[in-house]
Amino acid sequence: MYQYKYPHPAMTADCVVFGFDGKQLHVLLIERGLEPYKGSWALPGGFMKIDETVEQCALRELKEETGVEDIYLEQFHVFSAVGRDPRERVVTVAFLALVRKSDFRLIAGDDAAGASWFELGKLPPLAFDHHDIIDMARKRLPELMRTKPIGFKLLDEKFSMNELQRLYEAVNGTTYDRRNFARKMSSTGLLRDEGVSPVAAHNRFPNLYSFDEKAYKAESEGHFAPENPFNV
Amino acid sequence: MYQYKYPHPAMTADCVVFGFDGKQLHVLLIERGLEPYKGSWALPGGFMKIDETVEQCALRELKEETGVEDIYLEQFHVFSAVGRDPRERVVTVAFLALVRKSDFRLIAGDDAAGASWFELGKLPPLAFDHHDIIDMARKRLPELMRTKPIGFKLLDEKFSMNELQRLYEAVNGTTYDRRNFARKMSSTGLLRDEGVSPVAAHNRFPNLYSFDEKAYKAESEGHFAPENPFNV
DNA sequence: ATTTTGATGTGTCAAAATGACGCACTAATT
DNA sequence: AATTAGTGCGTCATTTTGACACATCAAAAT
Repeated sequence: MYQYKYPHPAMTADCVVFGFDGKQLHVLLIERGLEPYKGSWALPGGFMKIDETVEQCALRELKEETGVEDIYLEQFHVFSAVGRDPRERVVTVAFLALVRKSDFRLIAGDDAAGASWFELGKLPPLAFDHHDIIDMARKRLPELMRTKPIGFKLLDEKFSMNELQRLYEAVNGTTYDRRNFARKMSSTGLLRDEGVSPVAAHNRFPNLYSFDEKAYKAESEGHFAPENPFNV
Repeated sequence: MYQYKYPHPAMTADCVVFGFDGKQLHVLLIERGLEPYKGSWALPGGFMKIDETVEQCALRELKEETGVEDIYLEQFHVFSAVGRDPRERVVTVAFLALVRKSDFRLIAGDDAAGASWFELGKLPPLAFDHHDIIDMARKRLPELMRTKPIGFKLLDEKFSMNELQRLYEAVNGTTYDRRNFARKMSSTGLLRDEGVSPVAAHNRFPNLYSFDEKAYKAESEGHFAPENPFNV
């Protein structure tokens, strides 16, 4: 038993892990193996240990429950509504990640009866306020992808211009003109040309690209990019 | 005494409140009246009550310690390093706010021996990891001001184009061409023309503007603005 | 008293970025 | 046999951006 002079909340980390299949955004969920909400789907996550940071907690829980590891996680919001967990006062730090679905085969861990991908828009009923958490993560995505070149984390190492466009269209909920899209993407100077694909798409062998991390690092050292509408 | 089966962290909220004096960005700090770090300067903030959200906590503590209230607060990061508080394990949710300095006269509250503004870059030694917190808030500012029209919260209701430009220059750490700046700001359609100022600046009576909240709301209902470099 | 500094108003022009769009080809699907 | 989807290639008008000059005069500095 641990005693405190004042009541303390429990602290958890929850992860919204996004994947992409060329058409739709997906979210990684686990089936809860324990009460409360046993049998319901939920975000991977769990209680913070007293000697770890929330970041360490998020990575640990994600690995334990789904097998997914070595990924880029980013805090995006704290959910602290008073009644959000029926057991006790629980404050959660929500994280957001983008991964290549093909990089992982999912396992079911400790507290999770199973882990699997769900299409956004076809989510099952979720435990706690996890629907709200996913909603907010989804809203942050466009902004995040405008700011940092993290969209590439959702695609294979090498990708066609069409695949990249599909991703941006899915995230931003629009369509782009194919030629203008390619022109603008190329003009960033961050796409390394990987030559022609060995596998045909429809009729041609499309050119492939990869994200040029070095070029990005070199460039972002230098300057801040201006932007609209208050970028001046 | 409150007992738990597992150790729980204490939870706090800390506020980085920015002000602007026409030249420099300022931060609102309090002088701690209690141990630890008694006598040191620190961010306004404090322990979350068990029946309030972190947002409510941030607003309450800010009001108690400085008298500042009714302002826009936004979560920006959770700081959870294990040793960041000498008393016990404390996880803090950091908030960021922009206010008109002239709107408030500071009071010294409960746990605070005093509250006052400090120029960024001339900060005193701070308690805990509050320097890191301010650093991160400062880094978020440009991005935040590009995304939302919150810069206006730092200026008086009516402001000259020059004042607005100074603000953007201070936040982004650059200079802009006066005419191009005005052209672009005006083109947003979010500045209401408030006519000529009754007080002279140097030689002329500059035109004044105010932020047109209605125009902004009406516009942002409609569409997402595209941006660089991954805005496509 | 004189000089310097800073804020203001007013427009132009070349370069760059953007958005819209047409045509031809063919593998895979229907 | 017809349709669909992905690919390659490029143009053109419009919009946006960035750079820049001159005149004025109050306030501040010397």
